Amino acid sequence: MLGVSQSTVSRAFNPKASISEKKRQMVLDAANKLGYTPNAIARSLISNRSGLVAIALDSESNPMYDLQTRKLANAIQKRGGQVVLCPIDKDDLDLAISRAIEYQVDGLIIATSRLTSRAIAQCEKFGVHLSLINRYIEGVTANCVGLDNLDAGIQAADYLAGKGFERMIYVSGDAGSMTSEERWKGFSKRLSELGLPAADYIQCHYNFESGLQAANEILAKPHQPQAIFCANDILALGVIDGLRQAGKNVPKDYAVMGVDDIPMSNWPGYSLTTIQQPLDKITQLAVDDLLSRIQDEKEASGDYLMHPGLLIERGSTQV
Amino acid sequence: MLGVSQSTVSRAFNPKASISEKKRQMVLDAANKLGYTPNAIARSLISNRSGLVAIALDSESNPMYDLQTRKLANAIQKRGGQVVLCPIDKDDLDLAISRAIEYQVDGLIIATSRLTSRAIAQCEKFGVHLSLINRYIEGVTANCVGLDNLDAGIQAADYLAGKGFERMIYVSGDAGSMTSEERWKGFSKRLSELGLPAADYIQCHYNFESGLQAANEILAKPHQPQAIFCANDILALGVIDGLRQAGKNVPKDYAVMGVDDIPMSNWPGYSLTTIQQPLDKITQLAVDDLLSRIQDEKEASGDYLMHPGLLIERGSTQV
DNA sequence: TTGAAAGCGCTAACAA
DNA sequence: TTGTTAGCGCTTTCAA
Repeated sequence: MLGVSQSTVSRAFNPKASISEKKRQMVLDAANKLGYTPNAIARSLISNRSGLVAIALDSESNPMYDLQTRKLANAIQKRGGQVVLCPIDKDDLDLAISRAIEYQVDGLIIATSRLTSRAIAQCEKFGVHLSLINRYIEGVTANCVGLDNLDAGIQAADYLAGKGFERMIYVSGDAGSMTSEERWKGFSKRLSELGLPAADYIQCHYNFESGLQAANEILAKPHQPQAIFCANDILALGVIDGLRQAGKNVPKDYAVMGVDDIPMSNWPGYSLTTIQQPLDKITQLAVDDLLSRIQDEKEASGDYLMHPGLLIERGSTQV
Repeated sequence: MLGVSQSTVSRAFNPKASISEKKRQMVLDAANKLGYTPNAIARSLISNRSGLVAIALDSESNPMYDLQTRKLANAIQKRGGQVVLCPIDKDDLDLAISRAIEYQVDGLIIATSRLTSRAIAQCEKFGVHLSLINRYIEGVTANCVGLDNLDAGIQAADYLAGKGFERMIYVSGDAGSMTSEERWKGFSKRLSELGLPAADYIQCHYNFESGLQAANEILAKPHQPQAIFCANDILALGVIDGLRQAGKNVPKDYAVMGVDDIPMSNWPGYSLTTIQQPLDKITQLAVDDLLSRIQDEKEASGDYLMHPGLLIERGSTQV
């Protein structure tokens, strides 16, 4: 004790409290010497704001989500928040969310998981602000930000058509995935506008192994496509490896492209043409919006901010 | 209010409190109906234990660490803990740790980052239990668990020698990395025991691009190796792609193997022979040990538990 | 600008 | 088995 009250110490650590600069320095110096750190937990108890932001995480690993989670965590930390991980378990979808609520998280970012509507309702009830990335949930008060998926499909169609391909096939992501459906919608619509034959459609999943299987399905088709548009990159890489296992050559026999631009797409072994997600912009926007909503206790506006992707041409579509 | 005291409610939520089963059910039912959840933040204020476990995370993405983080998060959550992410920023190595300390994290798992010793000292001072994975830090009170790296090097040497290779080269990880040095030590020692010529050594980094470069270095060597042992998989995949870019064939021209067994190593395009880390066992052990130390307020014993890896033979070493 | 005092939601020691 | 009470470390009125 150096003769100041508890309140003075508190004020010294609060940048916008009214305190003399002299006292503040005195307290801060002493704190440094004694190794004192304010207790964020006690603070959130009184201020009714924890500073905690949860990120929902699928149990299955996926390069794109791992990248996204990292970027989100960095952005949140840089803005003064603290990240809590919510690993969504197959067996108990709600557990992680209710745990997070017990810890009074201020916000929840959902980029990946299929959560139950019960869990989402819980969040709304407890005033947890929601931020959705690349997905939309009916009847939920949340802001969304993501890739313009319809546009991505259109870009792919334009690009492949421009390359002179006519017979095309779309390899979808998980059934019911909005991202996959929008990409398909844009792709097929644009092809028909261009007067090209309708693309074939393969129902698939967002992972490498499904891509391998899709390759076999493609090889069994009576009408062989010239170009393959995959709902995302990891799937496209699987398709490429599947085709190569059967002795085919990409791009000579088939042009293949994806969406995302994960690091592996740029590996020379694949050199995958893809539509790059503006990941930095998306995560930045999502975090900015979420944290400012938390700060100002503002309701979500329900906006869906969409950003166009950038087509990156690589070897997988160039003979 | 249904006529019980605050303490009774508290006891209803504490499994080992003395309370009649009837009252507990009554409270739990009412809580369910009203949507009441105990406030974990308030609890940790009094109990002096937050239930929070931090995971230090490098800013650079890496399949192995992403996998590990996911597994750790799941294990921690399953054991009743809550995971906080500590993204270690290049510019401010200590920020994330001091933030975590403000949030009174009970433990910190370091699997990846080069933290400053100041940050580690802070942890010890504030009673944050430490758990190291695949690394050892001089003079730090922590328990470590990881792969037996020396043994991994020995296994690689035995395996490649058994395949009849004589001229070998080792592609290292980051300079100063203990994992890489131990693997090299085991590898080179075993080769000399087997009476084989000493392996060449290339100083490298733990990422794909460095692998690409290493391939060029190898190609420029006057004495061409027959087999290449890489400090980890991501590096090995880079080496393979680098060699193939130069028109070489793996495994015909060069046998390549790595350590880790990341998902990409099993992709048909690479089919990389590798020494698999017992990731499930390692994460399970680390979490069990850490959480039980937190629970019993036990000091770390300083143990380093090592687990042997399992050699997975794939195409990259079989002509 | 400062200090005193109340109280955030909970747990634990004590008494009944 | 229950209720009463004190207090965890902080912020925030309210007075001075």
